[in-house]
Amino acid sequence: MGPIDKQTLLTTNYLFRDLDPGVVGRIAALGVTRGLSAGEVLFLKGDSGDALYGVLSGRIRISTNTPGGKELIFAIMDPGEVFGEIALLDGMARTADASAIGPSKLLMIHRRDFLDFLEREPRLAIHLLQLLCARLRHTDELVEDAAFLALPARLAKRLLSLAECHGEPDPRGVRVELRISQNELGQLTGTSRESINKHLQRWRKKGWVALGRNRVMIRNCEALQELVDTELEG
Amino acid sequence: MGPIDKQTLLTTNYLFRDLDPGVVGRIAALGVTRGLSAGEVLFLKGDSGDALYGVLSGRIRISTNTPGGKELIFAIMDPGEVFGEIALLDGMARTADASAIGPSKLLMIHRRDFLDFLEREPRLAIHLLQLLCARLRHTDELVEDAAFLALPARLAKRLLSLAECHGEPDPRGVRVELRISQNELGQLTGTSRESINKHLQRWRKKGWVALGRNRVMIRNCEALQELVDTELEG
DNA sequence: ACAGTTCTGTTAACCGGTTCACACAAGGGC
DNA sequence: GCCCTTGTGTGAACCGGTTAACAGAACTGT
Repeated sequence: MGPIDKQTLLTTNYLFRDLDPGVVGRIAALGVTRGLSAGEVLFLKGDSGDALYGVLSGRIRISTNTPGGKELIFAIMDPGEVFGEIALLDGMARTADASAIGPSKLLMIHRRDFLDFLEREPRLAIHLLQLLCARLRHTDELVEDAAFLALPARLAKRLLSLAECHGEPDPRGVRVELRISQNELGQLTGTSRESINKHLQRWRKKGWVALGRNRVMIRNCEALQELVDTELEG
Repeated sequence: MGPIDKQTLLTTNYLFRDLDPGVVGRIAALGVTRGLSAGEVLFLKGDSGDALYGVLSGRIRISTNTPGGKELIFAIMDPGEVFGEIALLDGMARTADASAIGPSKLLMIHRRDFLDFLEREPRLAIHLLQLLCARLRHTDELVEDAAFLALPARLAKRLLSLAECHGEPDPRGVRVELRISQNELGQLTGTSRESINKHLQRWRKKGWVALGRNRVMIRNCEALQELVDTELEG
């Protein structure tokens, strides 16, 4: 996913697609771009939500943590994706932290402007309903996975879904390469780095994955998928 | 939560409140009541969602299960609550099963009728956005809890939230009484009945709860709440 | 009243993830 | 180049939940 521009985001993203040309023009005019340096915090859980964001370049980590130091990653937002809609719509506190993984650029639409569009554009409301439904389906699935799947299956599933969104074809032509640390994989699956390492090592010995610093290369998607499937049945 | 009638549901529930009187009248006319006997299945995960439901009397269990026989309860819907909106709105498969816990009556609004209202009533769309936001906040919290809280805290939190929604004041004046089996508590927290029993017994010996068949009486909300709080900090 | 079922209570063995501890490798900044 | 930080690899001890098994209590249907 390379960087995209304002116009591409507005005409490509489901949320804004099919809106009246005039409205898209005004959003383009009102939407401010905002740059973030690597690691910079955009907002924190509990902040009041006064804007909606679209990713133009870089990657944004949506996460939350305990006072005790544990951290959980909800999602990683790529260029073309939109986030921050919950707090924006219901006017309550942000449900998670958002921070830049690398240097990033965002399109920022202020609350008031957005709600203006929302009142006048019934189609925007419909699109938002679809977006929220998709989010809800995804989060429901996370809850299910946490309850039904043991760590190996959960990790395999996560790797496969990361591969779909963030995977880059490996230069040596063997499957997909992910740029992610084992620590972050732990935060994505709600377990410790050490456990992640243990399972990745097993899979490495079977030839299913190859490992490097901040790298996981998936060499056998089918094996991982099967691991997920058998756990759900047995 | 005793039984309520159609009119009460339509004028009380956030989803329908503040709509044009004419619209409410038409919904009341189109909304069909449907009775369910104890244990009867309303829909299953994967079904196509052709209706929205409101609970008039009884209680509906929203749950899902694995082929392997494990079951997870997402929510228990009381009179006055509305469910089934995700599949209705995005036209895709239902995300969970719905079945009656006891004999129940539902208000059923068919997809086509509902989408008609939705197009003509911008306020209904706004209300739906609010509903979906609330659902999303709740599910996000479930994911967090699964990752951050050990079983005792998760169980305590669940008991307290059940007490808020479904609790009946105990006849002997001591706190709240819940009608729920330890098996169901296991399905609500994603653990086994045996583990649930172990912790409930500990709490019983401390005087925090009293137990009976299909009964949990909470005698010390504060202690349970503190258990949740300390786990999040330490 | 009796039989069958559901739910509770309780144990021991097992297993998997956590925690703690440490060695080592790979980059990054100066 | 050299330190310093960040990430990987690995083992031992611990802990908590699961599984399996069983006894008895409480409700249901007939």
